[in-house]
Amino acid sequence: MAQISLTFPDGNARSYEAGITAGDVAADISKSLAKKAISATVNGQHWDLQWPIDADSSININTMKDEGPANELIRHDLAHIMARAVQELYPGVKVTIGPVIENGWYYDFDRDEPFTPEDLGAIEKKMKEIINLRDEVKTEIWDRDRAVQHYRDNDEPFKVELIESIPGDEPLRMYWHGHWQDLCRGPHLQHTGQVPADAFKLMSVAGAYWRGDSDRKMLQRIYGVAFTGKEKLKNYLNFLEEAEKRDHRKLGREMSLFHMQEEAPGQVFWHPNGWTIYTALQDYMRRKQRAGGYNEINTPQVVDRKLWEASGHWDKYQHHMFVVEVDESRDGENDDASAKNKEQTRINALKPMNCPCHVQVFNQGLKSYRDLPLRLAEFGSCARFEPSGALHGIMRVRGFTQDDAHIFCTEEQIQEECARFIDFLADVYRELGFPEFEIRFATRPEKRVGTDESWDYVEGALEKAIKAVGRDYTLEPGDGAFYGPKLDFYLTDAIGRVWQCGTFQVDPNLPERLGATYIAADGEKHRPYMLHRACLGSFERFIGILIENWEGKLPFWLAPRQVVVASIVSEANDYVQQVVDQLTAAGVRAEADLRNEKINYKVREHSVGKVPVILACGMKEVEEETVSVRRLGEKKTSVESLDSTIKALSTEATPPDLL
RNA sequence: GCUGCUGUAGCUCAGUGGUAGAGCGCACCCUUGGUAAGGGUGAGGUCGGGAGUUCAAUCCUCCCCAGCAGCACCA
Repeated sequence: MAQISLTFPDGNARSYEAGITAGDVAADISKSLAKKAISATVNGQHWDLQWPIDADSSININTMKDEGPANELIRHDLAHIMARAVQELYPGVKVTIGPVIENGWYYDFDRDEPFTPEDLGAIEKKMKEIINLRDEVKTEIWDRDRAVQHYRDNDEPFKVELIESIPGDEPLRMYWHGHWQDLCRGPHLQHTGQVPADAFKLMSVAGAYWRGDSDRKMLQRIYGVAFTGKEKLKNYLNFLEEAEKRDHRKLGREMSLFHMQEEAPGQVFWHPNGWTIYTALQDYMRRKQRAGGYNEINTPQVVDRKLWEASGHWDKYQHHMFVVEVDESRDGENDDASAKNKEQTRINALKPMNCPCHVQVFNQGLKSYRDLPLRLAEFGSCARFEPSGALHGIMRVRGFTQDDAHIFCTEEQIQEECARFIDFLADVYRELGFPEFEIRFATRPEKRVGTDESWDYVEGALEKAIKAVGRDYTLEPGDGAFYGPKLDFYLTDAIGRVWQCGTFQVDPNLPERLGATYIAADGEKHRPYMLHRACLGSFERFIGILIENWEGKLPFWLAPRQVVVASIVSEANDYVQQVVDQLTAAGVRAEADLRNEKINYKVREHSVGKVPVILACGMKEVEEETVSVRRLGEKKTSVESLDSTIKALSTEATPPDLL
């Protein structure tokens, strides 16, 4: 006799001993027991109420209150409903796939004319109509031939290809939303009316390659977002607005941090304000690295192709390098381009990375095991010819500077160096305002060099290192570099977005290729390991993240403009200047605002400019040797003595590592 | 790189087949005002670049460049 245990939405559980056979469906149970049922979780799997259930199953009935399953179903059903709406509105459009993604779904269509924003409105309207029809959702299992024939008959070539790529004799499940049919694993809701009609929105249309392959046809992808209720949709749209407010490109312009122009795409023109952030951050990193046992170096920008060939980068990445051809016969004197001599043309590339140069530094002078671990750090300016479509503000650029370092060490030192680095990075992230970060551990990929024993050892060392510093990690099997495993570090910003910044990679390959050796205790030459590591990643990107995280309101020590001292009446101008001078002498970035404007105007302007502290001075302050202090975001002002204010601001201007 | 969209004053944007406008900002003048925009006057644009159609192009067509969204990429 079959046994079925059933858990209701209210948490009550009951055990059934019934004549359940494989073929009875959960829907029958759910209809009588919970009208609001949307799906079931059967033996841990998300289950359509129409699917048959085996005996001896444990079933949880889901309702709209179960966010996980509810979102999945709503989004997936909306994908089908949207595809149906599109095909009803625009006959002849071919369907492909439409998966659920974070916050919503998308569906890729093949249609010659592009979808316009007006089309999206029409589609959305049609979708609401379909929802209101409360059309039944049905499902059946078809065999492969029938399915292929069906899609051939209906001229849906993408579906045919999809089926042909499904391995073996896996049964093919078909779904109908009303008359409209799609191949789909499911599960789905029971009728279209179960989808909340007021909690979804079509967001955008964009190109996307069929099967994610840039050699294949470009399709049109329509994105939608959907939630279990109107409020949640609103929250999400608010989140998007919030993100837009923080856009570093917008704030960069408004705060005059930097600009970019078409003569130098993907490269940053830093303005005084932005460069102040940059240098403050770089000074900070320099001190941290010095304290962390790194030796700072600097290596050339323009390097002969031979080195890139030796490192292996030329072969793989030459199309992403800025190549510089120099006719050496000119010798700097003859500018006649026609004199260019092929024989004497030297091909160089702007360095896209620092590693090979660092090995050159290591290779100078015979190294002893006593020199190891040797930590070479460089604020390395790199140039990569990124595809035009990849560029994004200062987050993804063609010219950037890494906080790069390479640690040359023995196999036995890897674990210790790894642990040291994680501590180093945790310290830096915390001081920069990112206490939360996540470690992802990427292990050996299928295509790799090196023996299994060596991979075992190195992966083991990294794992032990993470545990030694008492941290968790998530495993990303197969995602390591071909030469070694790596750790990637992801920080979470103020609105919950996750950014990959730090990395730690173990590399036995490059020392091999570039002939790095040291003399070990046994008197023989040995190959060192090379550990690539970066903490911020690049200054450009990291500053972009800082700007967005703080919405431009950077911590005082990083703020490009820290204090504006504003006169209320012009008789106070001399005093204002004196205050500015004293603040400057105390290491605070202070400026005077002596303009013939009202204090209201000055306060507004500097608040909009995100200056953290405004000191206002009128005759009262002059007479009493005080300042009126106003902090960004606070309406209240307080009158403080000049001396104590200068002392306090001086402390506040001190970077966290120097406190 | 691919698909789509966009490019007009420093910024945000309006506009027209007959060579352009607003607000903010900027300059100057008046105003010395106590914590988020006081008033007036003025300057400022090869309408992204090139070619074509046209009597005439900022507007229409084509090519290029750059930006935006997504895809692909990210040593």
